[in-house]
Amino acid sequence: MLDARFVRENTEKVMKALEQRGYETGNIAEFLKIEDGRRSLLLEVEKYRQQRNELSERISKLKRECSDVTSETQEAKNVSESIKIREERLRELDEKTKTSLLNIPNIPHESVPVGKDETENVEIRRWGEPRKFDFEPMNHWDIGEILGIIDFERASKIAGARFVLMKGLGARLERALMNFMLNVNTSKGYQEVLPPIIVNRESMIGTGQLPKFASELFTIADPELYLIPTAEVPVTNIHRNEILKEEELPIYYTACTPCFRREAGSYGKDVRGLIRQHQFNKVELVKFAKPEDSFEELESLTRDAEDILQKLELPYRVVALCTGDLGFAAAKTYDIEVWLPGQQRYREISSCSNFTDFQARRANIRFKREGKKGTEFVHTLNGSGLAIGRTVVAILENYQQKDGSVVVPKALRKYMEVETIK
RNA sequence: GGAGAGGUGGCCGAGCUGGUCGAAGGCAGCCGCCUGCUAAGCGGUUGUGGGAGUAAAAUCUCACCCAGGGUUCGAAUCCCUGCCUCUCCGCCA
Repeated sequence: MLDARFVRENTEKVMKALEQRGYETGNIAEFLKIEDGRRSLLLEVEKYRQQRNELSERISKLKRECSDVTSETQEAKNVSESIKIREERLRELDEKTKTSLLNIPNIPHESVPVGKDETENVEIRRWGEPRKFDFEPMNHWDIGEILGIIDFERASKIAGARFVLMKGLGARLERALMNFMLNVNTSKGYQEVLPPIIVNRESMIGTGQLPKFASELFTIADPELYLIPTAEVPVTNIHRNEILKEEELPIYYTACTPCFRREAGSYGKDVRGLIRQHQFNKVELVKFAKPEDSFEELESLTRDAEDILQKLELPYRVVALCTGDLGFAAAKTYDIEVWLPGQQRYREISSCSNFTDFQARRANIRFKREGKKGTEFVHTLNGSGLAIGRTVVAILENYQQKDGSVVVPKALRKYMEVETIK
C-alpha cells in the first residue's frame, strides 16, 4: 500500500512510475477524487465533534450547579444527529479509499530496468557452465519414473492433477534439501522459524495477496482461513502491528514450509513434471530492514540464495525483472534461474524482492529510531532460498548419468547417506 | 465441545454506581537541582495515528483504554458481536 499523503503530494511522480509498470493510472485519479471528498468530510465531522464535546462539557458543568439543561441537551441532540449522518458517509469513504489504495501496486525503484514484459528483463550475471552431455539428457519426470522416486499417477488419484507423490530416495532427497538449505541459512544468521501454514485474512492483506489475488489462494470455508502460497506470508506477519526497536534491525528469518497455489490461468503450462504444482515445499528467506539499508540487503539476500546453488554446483543466472514484469508489491526483484538440461533453458528457482515499505504499511510494521520522536515503517524483503521441488528437478536433470542413475551433489551426501540415486 | 474469569499507556496497576480520564499511583526512561563517589532525595517531563497550519516549527483540533457495532447530550465505564488469554471438565495426536 502506498502512503495516501505521498500519492496526493506527488501525483505526477506516482503516475509516471506506475505507467512504467503498465498500470492503468486512471485508478490514481479516481483515488484522488475519493480521497479529497473524504478529507473535506472529515474536516466537517471534526468540527461537529468539537461542538458536541464543548456542549457536553457545558451540560456537565450546569448539571453540577443544578441548572436547567433542556435547551443545551436539545442542541446537543441535533449536533449529534448531524455527526451520525456524516460519520456514516465518512465510513463509506474510508472504506473506498482504503480499497482503492490496496489495489494500487508498489512504485518501482529507480534502478529497475524499464520494460513492458518478461522479454525485457535484464540478465545481471551467470554462474557455472551448463554441462555437456555425451547422450541425450532426459526430462526429470522420465528420470523420476525410471528410478521409481516420483509418482504422479498415484498422486492424482489421491488429490488430483498438479500433485506429486515422492517415494524412497526421492522423498529423502526432498528432506535432505530442506535440512541442507536451512542449515546453510541459519549459519549466516537467519533465525529458523516454523510458522503456521494456514493464516487469516489480515495476514493475507498484510503481504498483499488479498484483496487482489484471491483466485490464487486455496481457502478454508468455515473458519475463513487461507493456505499460504509462500512462507513470506506467515513470516512477514510475525511482526504485524508491532513497533520494533532500531537496534533490533535488521531481522533475518528462514523457514521451510509447504506452499499452496491454485495456479488458476496456467492451464497448459508446465503440465508435466514438478515445475508447477498445487503443493510444494520451499525454504524462504525474510528480512526486516531499515529503509536506508534495504537495497543493500536485497543484494546480500540474493547472494545468499545464489550460494545454495553454488554449493550444489548447479549453473544459474540472475535476472533483474523489468518494470512491466515486477510483482504487485515489489519495488525491485531479482529472479534466479537454474539451468535445466531437460528443457535446455534457465528456469526460475528463486525470486528475491525488496518490498520497501509497501507491505509494512499494510501490515503496520514500524520501528522507532533512538532519540527520535514518532515511528517509521520498516522495509520488508524476501526470497526463496530455494524452492525445493524445482531444486529436485535441477539435480535430477543436471546430475543424471547415461545409465539413468543420478549422482548426489557433494554437499548433499551427508544428508542423503548415498552417493547415487539408482 | 461444556462451565467460569479476564483483556487499560514501555511494564505493573487503579478506575468500571456514565461527565475536566489520554486516563490516579508505582516502576522504568529523559531533563534539571542537590549530595565531593554509588545510593537515596527534590522539581519537571515522557504514547500513537489523522486533519488543519507553517519554509520548517510553534499552535489548534479529532480519534485511540483488545477489535467492530449500539444506547446516551456525553462511555475506559452500560448493551450486543467477534478475537485473544487464563482456570476447570470432556475429547484427542
